[in-house]
Amino acid sequence: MGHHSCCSQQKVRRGLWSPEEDEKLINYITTHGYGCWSEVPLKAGLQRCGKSCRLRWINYLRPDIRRGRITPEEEKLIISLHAIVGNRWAHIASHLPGRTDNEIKNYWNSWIKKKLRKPTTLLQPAGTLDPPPRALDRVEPIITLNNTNHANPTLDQNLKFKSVLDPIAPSPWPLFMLDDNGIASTGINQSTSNDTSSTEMYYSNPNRKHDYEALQLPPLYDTAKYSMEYNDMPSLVEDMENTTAVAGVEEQFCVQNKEHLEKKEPSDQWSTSQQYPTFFTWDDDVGGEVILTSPSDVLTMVDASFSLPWQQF
DNA sequence: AAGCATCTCAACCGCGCTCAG
DNA sequence: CCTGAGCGCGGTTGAGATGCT
Repeated sequence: MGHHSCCSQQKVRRGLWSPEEDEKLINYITTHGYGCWSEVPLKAGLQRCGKSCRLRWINYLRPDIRRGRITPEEEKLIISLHAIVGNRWAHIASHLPGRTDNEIKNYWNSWIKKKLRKPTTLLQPAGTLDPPPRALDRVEPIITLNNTNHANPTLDQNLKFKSVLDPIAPSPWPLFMLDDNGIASTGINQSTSNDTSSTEMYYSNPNRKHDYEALQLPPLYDTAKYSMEYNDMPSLVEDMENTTAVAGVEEQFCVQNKEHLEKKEPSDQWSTSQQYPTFFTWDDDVGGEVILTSPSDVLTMVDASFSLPWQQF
């Protein structure tokens, strides 16, 4: 028992919930609903704070909770979604009916620990049986693309960007550009402070900044750029549809964006899909050009990274 | 069997957002 | 505008379970 910072209740129980408490909470919620969590403890006769009641209900007592182990299909979806949105557990959970953000977070934290103990886990193009060796603890090669020739991007070893390889994403997982608006609005976007070119750098997943920092790897990758006009959209759509489909998410995204693209809608129409993977982004610096990083470009960069000398970053 | 290490998972903490006053 | 309450979220904790030697 003790005071609790978040509520006015004088006596507040903490720790594990007893069956009696569970019963009280279930009885109250099933008959009254939960309009205001701060009122629930008092009305349900519980010496808990409202937040504790909410957590217990959402994570354990609510009737549509899905019990049991995470299935391989669910795991696949979690991994895919995490590669896209990072540690946004609630968002990931919203794609897995009956699973809670807490459960997925716990699952991931166990999962990633295992993965990080196996440093040879690699990014691997779909269908590749023998991925090139790639340890997490070695220095990444520095690669980038010369973006002066958009139609035919070439590797430029003099520039300072590092590999696009994602140190955490499981294979086969291509790296994605994220919608410019979404990243910028969260303030996580990083552009190079001393970079005079129009190239911007992104976290392949901005929400996983901490993961990259923990691994002491740069969270950046370059954009392979070439511009497309609106009348090139059908080929862009085709390109997107030919990409590696991952757990249905990408397919969903493609369908969603195909409509926008076919209508030739401007970028603000696309920002609704900012949490989904995209191979293109909207670059204000070049006057609203569509910038495309195609899957083949990404793979080219990945391949090239292994043929380059290792350099200290 | 015992003791230690590691893992799992429910629960807590605190930050940040929203909204009403 | 400012402020504070309420809520949702992600990070973290720690007790109990499980695995290992």
